[in-house]
Amino acid sequence: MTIYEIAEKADVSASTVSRVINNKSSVNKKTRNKVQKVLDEYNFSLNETARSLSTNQSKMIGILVADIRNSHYTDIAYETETNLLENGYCSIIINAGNTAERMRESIEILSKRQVDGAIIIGSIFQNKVVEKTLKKNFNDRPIIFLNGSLPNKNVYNLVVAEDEGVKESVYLLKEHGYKHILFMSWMETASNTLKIKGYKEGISNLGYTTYLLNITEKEIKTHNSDVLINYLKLNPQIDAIISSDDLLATLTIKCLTENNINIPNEIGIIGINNSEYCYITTPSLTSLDNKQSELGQLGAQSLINLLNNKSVSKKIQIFPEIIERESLR
Amino acid sequence: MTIYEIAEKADVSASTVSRVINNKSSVNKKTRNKVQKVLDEYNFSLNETARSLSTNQSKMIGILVADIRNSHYTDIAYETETNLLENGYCSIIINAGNTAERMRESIEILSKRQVDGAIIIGSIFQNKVVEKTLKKNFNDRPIIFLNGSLPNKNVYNLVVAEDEGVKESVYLLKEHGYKHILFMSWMETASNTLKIKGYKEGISNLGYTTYLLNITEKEIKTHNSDVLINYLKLNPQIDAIISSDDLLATLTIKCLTENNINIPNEIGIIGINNSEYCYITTPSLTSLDNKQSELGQLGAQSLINLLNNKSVSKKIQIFPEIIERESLR
DNA sequence: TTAAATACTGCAACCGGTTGCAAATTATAA
DNA sequence: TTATAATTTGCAACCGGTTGCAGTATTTAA
Repeated sequence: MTIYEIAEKADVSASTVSRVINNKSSVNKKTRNKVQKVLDEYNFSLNETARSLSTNQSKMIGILVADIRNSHYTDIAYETETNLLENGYCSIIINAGNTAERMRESIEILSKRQVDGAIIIGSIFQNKVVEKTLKKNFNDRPIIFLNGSLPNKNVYNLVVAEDEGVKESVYLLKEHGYKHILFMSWMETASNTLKIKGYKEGISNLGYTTYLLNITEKEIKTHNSDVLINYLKLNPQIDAIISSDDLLATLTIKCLTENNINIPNEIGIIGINNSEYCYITTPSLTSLDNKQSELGQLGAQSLINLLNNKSVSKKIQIFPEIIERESLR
Repeated sequence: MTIYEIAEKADVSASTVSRVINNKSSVNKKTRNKVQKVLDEYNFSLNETARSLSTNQSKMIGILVADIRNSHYTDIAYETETNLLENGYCSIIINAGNTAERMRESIEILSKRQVDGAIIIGSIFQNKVVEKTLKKNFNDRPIIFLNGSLPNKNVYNLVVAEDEGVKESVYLLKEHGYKHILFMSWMETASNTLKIKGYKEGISNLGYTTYLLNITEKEIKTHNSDVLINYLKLNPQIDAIISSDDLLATLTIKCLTENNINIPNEIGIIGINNSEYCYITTPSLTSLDNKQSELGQLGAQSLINLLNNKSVSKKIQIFPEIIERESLR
């Protein structure tokens, strides 16, 4: 069923049908009713592809996610998707994988699909290939980069100041009487680098000693706890751990508990992300809330503003908040 | 940049350019090279919207997800999306929310976007509104329903026999010497009903007694453990628990541990989903692997077969597998 | 009652591709 | 060398909408 068929049944031109559908310009009330009746009768559903081609606006937004199986990203994607939908934009969520090749491909797909704009989620996209591909394929459409930053002229960077959050965590540990704070991580992402930066600044400001431990992805996947225990044996003065994410913190708690190290008395723990993991551990986990929902929402809102030619700052920063639970004494 | 501009630069007609791009019919080698050179030079990117309109094939698939924040669904969505992409189909993932209204709206969006087919994930979509809306908007395009079933003529139902899995779990508990098995759940979904069915059958086949406990969503969100402890006080003979999902099992372990009930000696526990939660508990969690990746993969493959006019069975069933860990004695 | 202004409506071009058909070119066979 | 077949290529219509412009109908003002 096309507007032409509707037009025929309603005995008007296709233009008029189009005007009725879009509530555009002046259509006589009688005509409008007549057309609307036919529209309703046939349960007309407009072909958005044709409209896109004609208006040169797809009303689709591409969302590039590093890994949709990772709730850290999907929490953000959920917020953006919901917000965009409320504003009449439909989302194409693409799982861009980890390889540069796959990222390039994903961006090209979005470009060919004529999306009106894009939201990129995850610091993993902060690289030359993405930068170049965007320049080639997306030079005129707005892009929001969540939790990362790219210098392209049409990319708007929206980041959570994770470094500040970690710094605050260090200060909080001091307030709770901890003195030897280990920062433990397992992913070498830009986000992690930022966290380490905040950690180092905080430690340095307090005149404390830095302790950094990096677990390999393999070790965490096999839940190998020797690395941590050995490290603690070598550095028995350590009395607090900041883990780069809640999953790692959860595994750390499991490891310490099994080795009869008391949390929070012997060692205090802070996770990052304030995820569901925080509730299921004993003791429950103090964690840095990264404000992911806010980030997603703000991202969607910024993109909509750009699409409506409102001005948006090229760089926006929001700040995490520490949610205290039982893992600190 | 359009094929017309390319055509002009290459001094051929747009038809020829189109033929080169699509590797279609006979194009002279010389001409092909000439066109390809211009294509490359200008880094031509084809407008898929125009192609969709013209070919009446969008090469897009709609994926309807009940909640993209829930890893149970995104694991499946990830598999389907990856598989579809490998076959040249791009996915529109829509988070369809919980309300019937939102589901209707989502289906209509997909229909208007002219997707070639759809994949529906989650038993929550197993309702009259969805059934009707699909009939109205999707009557001619194939739909794969994962973990649910709808009688529409173009809907292909692919389900995991969760009832069989739970039944097997009951049998396994018996083998491990457990006799009084509680089934605990907190969501009233069709999937849960199926699990309970399997539980009851298993229990009945063994001549055991059924113990069912339903926690409200509010209770689980607030991590209220009184309900379980009280239930166990009233039924002290209970020596095993099957939880409707791993999160609930994890919370159960936390609750029992805090109340000094030994797992697996006093009470054995089986979770469902074989998720990441299984590793982080002490003891680690025996869980029913729902074969979500297989489901997602099979779903994508079936849809592709349908789109290529190959025959696909209207109903396919796959079976879970129990992964044993430390939570059984 | 008539001229000018305003409200409606339709024509036709356009968005950027694809494709059947026919024309033009080249290759093959007689 | 010519008739015929096969290969290449372009024309023009089509996919299903939108929209500027012009023409017609209806008001409003004079």
